[in-house]
Amino acid sequence: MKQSKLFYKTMKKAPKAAEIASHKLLLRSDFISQLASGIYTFLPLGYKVHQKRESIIRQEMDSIGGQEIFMPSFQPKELWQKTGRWVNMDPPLFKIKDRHKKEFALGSTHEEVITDLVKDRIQSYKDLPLALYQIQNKFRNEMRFTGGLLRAREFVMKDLYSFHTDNNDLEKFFNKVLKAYDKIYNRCGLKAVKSEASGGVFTKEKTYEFQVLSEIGEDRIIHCEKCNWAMNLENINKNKMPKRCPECNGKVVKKNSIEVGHTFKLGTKYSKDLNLYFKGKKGENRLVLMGCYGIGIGRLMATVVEINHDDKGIIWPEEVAPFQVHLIQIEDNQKVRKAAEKLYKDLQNKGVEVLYDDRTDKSAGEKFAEADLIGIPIRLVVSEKTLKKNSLEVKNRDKNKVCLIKFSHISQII
RNA sequence: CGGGGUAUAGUGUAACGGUAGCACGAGUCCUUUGGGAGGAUUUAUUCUCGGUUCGAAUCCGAGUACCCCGACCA
Repeated sequence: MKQSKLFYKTMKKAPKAAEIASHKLLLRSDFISQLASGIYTFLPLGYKVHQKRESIIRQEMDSIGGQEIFMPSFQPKELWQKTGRWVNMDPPLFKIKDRHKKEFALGSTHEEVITDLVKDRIQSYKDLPLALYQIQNKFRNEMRFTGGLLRAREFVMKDLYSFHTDNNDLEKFFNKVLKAYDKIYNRCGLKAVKSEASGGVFTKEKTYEFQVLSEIGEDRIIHCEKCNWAMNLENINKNKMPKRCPECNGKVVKKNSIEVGHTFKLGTKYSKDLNLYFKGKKGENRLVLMGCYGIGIGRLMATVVEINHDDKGIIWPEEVAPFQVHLIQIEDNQKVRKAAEKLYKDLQNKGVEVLYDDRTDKSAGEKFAEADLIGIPIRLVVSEKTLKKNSLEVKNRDKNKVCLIKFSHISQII
């Protein structure tokens, strides 16, 4: 992508409405744009990052046997009444009416819809286990929206649902999901801790949240620094606050954290309410056991920025950067332009994602400042200076060191 | 939903009740090109509606939007 053509406009100062670092930086670098409180557009840079994240999540979901589907956001009231959540989940359920005054929920989550969907298709134990997921917009009618992408009204979420014959099988798959989630967060450049939590309006069973430690987090957990055990503070009644880790007896500390994922063993709650049965080996009717597993992708993006930035801008982890390489051309003359263009094409031919700053009306300082703000992991500079040594300059966004390398050696670092 | 705050150009900000200004951005031209460079020039329905006043960005009232705290919250 040539930067002269890229649809974006950076800002030196963030709009005063933004308070936390991730919100400020994502606005300044023009990855996102706010339409209303809790509602955002993803611009080309932001959407590229979003798609990278989606792709990581798809890969990991597919690798544990998930099949992708796409369910509607409009969901009939009757379905929600069957599980009691038309009332229990308000807030954060959005409720709307069509012109015939028929009421709908705007999907906050999809247990109702998916249970209804699989009911006709899961008939015997031979149809199980089953895992379906989707990546889709969710709507939350919460009291308040804060922190930019951290808590939005409309946001994209990956939700996975699993169906099982028995608890054993559910447990087995549940653990697979936990491992897949670990991989997802690692690939996004985050250290997420698994934290025991309560299921809220979803289930009474113990659930696991994935929490990323951060000062600006709205959640409070106690965390063992030795073995990484953690538990959400809302789960603990005050008198029983543990002083030592129940797993390894290490010291525990209270921390703020951002919830970047949640996994639930739903058991038979929804299969019971919505009559999801299967025939066992002896022909008997049995309730399907379910699990559900969510990751908010917008929040994930904000969290990555929250954890990976400095005073100059974002520092994208490799796998979720909008581009792999930022190629910058300084000084507009034939020689420099030709060399940079050639390098740009060579890299593209090798399958490298390059943002090429080909602009001729911007000073070097402005280009560098913008590159730091956007935060692409590898920066390459071609200028008169480097060409004299038949070289180009390489710098990693997260390091201060710059080094010159010969054009012929470029493949060694990419 | 309770409490608090803010609203002036794309962004950030000034202006006692008396000419809407500055910086950055953006446009045009020139000069520049290794850390948001310099010069010239252009760039506004002061959130909306109503009130007070000779005169309102400024005071008053209502509304709206946004932000923060609380409650809420996969």
